[in-house]
Amino acid sequence: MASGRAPRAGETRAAILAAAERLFAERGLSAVSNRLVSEVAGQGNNAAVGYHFGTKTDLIRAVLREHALPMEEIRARLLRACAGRDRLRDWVVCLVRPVTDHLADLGTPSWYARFAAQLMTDPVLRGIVVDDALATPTVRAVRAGLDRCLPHLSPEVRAERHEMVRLLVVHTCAERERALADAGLRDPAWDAVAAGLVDAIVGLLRARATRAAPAHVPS
Amino acid sequence: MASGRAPRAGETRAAILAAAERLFAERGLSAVSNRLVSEVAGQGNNAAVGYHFGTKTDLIRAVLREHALPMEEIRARLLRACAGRDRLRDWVVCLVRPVTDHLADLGTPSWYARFAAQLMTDPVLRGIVVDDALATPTVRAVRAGLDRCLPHLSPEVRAERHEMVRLLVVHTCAERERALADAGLRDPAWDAVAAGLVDAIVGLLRARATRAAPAHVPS
DNA sequence: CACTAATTCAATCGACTGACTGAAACAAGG
DNA sequence: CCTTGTTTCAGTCAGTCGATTGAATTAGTG
Repeated sequence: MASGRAPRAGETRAAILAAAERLFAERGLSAVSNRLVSEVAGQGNNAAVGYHFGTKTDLIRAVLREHALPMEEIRARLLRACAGRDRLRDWVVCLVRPVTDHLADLGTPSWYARFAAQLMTDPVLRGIVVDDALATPTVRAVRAGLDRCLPHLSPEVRAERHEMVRLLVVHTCAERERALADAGLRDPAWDAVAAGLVDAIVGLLRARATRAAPAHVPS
Repeated sequence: MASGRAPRAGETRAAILAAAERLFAERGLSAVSNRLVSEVAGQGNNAAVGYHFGTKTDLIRAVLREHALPMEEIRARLLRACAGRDRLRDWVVCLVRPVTDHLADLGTPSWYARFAAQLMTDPVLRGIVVDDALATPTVRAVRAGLDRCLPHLSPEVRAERHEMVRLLVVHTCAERERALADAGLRDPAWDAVAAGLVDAIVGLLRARATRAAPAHVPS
């Protein structure tokens, strides 16, 4: 059962995942064929992706999962660090740093942020990410801690802002990653990105909600 | 020269644009073929898109342009309304309302927001939108007015926040539009979306920038 | 009515897609 | 050495893609 040879398969799997992630980020999810992924991964065979992962959706899911665990660990660590506290900024850090620190760990260049942004924007593939990555226990815990710091907001506004924060983190990192790749920079400076994001998000969440019905602009 | 028949071509063009916008929003930009667009537009011919618009990129550009002018007009009107003023909120309204009001004008259901979000996220197609829609004179004026209200921010942080705001407006509207379409709601309540966005963005922009180098979290 | 130009249509091109197949190469255990 | 199961490979399949072509249709103009 566990014979044959494990290491070779593992290397091939990893090569395919790396090639897929890069191609997806650079050319777009649906502009990349399984053939191309296999080829770039060094597998002369066009069926390598199919053998190791199955369908294209399965491959995308695998790339996503590859990053889910490291980010989850960072989030859990940060969560322990600010347990019992009630400083809004600490909770925001628990939302931002798992992404930025993980991107920093990946080295330069990275492709995951652009990959994730496309995934979340695609009308059909987005279902993958909401089932898998979103709504993990730790994410739920962070959101709960965040809510405790925002008693002045109604549940509707809170949900609205949570979504804004999610969009902000993912797409800001993706834009930054792309800008870095275009400029060919070696120093990603993800810490600075995280700092800017945390500042902005704290301001966004603290903002007072004027739910006054806005009148149409007179023409 | 101007003979043949204009009205028929105009109707067909409009039908193709409408079908394309809807299909792009619902299924993803690259998951929709020109054939399908022609078919859904009522043109039994698979070459209708090619004849009226050229390549697929040209079609996408045409859909984008279709909405650029109305939004530009709304933005110009709002710009006149807050000329000479220096209230941050007024300038933020100039960024948000062109989108939300235009979406409200489109009626329910609308597809433009989802279309635009995908367009801006795609690694190759995003070049279209930056050339066309972004950086129009009115957008530039709004950004300048906005900057005048944010003297406490460094140029780098200002640029960072501008980009965040852009991402926030587009993707929040797209998410809302999709949620509405999924729920089949009749009342889009774009005014409420605009109010929520303006509140959040004002808070985001007012946030103080702590550019302190964040230490790595101890493991 | 005949002419002209714009528009629609049907058919086709080479290229590529995802998915599948059976055989070859491979590395272990017996 | 030989068997066993895993992995890689080359080849193929029907289907779809963007794009092009030339003929049929349409509607104004002279």
